[in-house]
Amino acid sequence: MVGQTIVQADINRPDLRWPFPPDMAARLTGKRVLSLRRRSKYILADLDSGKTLLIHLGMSGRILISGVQIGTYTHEHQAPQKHDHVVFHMDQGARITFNDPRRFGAMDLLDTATAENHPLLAQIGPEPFGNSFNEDYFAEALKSRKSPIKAALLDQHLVAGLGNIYVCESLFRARLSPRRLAQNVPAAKARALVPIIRDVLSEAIEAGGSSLKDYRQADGELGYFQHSFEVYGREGEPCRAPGCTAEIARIVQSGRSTFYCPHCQR
DNA sequence: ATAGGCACCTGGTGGC
DNA sequence: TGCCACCAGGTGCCTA
Repeated sequence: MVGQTIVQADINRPDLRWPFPPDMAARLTGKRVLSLRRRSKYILADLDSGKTLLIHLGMSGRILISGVQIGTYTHEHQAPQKHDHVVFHMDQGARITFNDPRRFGAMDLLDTATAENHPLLAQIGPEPFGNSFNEDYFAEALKSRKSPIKAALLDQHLVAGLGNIYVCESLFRARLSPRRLAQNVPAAKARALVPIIRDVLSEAIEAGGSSLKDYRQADGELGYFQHSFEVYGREGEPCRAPGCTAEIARIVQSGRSTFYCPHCQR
């Protein structure tokens, strides 16, 4: 998208999680994409109009790119699919299709200059790969938290970008029980979580993400990190920690499934 | 300020 | 085959 101009924007319904901003199609048409960036799980496309297009994929959202050649492979345009809610037609023939069955995703237009102050972005914590997410910060942040460590890691105010899968996997690697209150996590363990979280995310990115159901990378390839799951989705299966004979358990915490080894994770 | 529960929505799966 | 319950990658909002 970068450097290309949106020549047509098809908005096929009035909303996703929230109504689209007024006249979104008209405000996107003819605008060039200056840069693509990301904050937490929000995709941000800066336009030459001084506006920034914000996109969130929610649980089931995906963006498919067609009409482009990547390496030797040409991604052909596909027939429209159910739940293709927004389609951008780019000036060099590419098509960007936003498809989202559950419609928990979102799109909005922000002023680029103050995008970080937008209510959806302003309260988000440090990026996990940023310098401000470090051992001292994290140990201090957990100290005052009375929620289970599972909920604390999912809380985007504390650290950005961790979802249910990567929280479960991080806690397993740290050998920490998801039920333990954050403030009762020993400082050494809190500090150890920082590089563990970075490792889990790095490895997942390297593997192209986690393909549950039919998640795909932007080039259509499946992600492979799900084969590296140690606990997520493995209820009743044997713990993979060396020497451990326990089974992975599933519990529900704040309405979400938590997978963990009750023997290894204390 | 913080924590927990609910809501939003569609689709897939498994049991009867 | 149909019906129903339950589950799913996220996060804003309300209540206590």
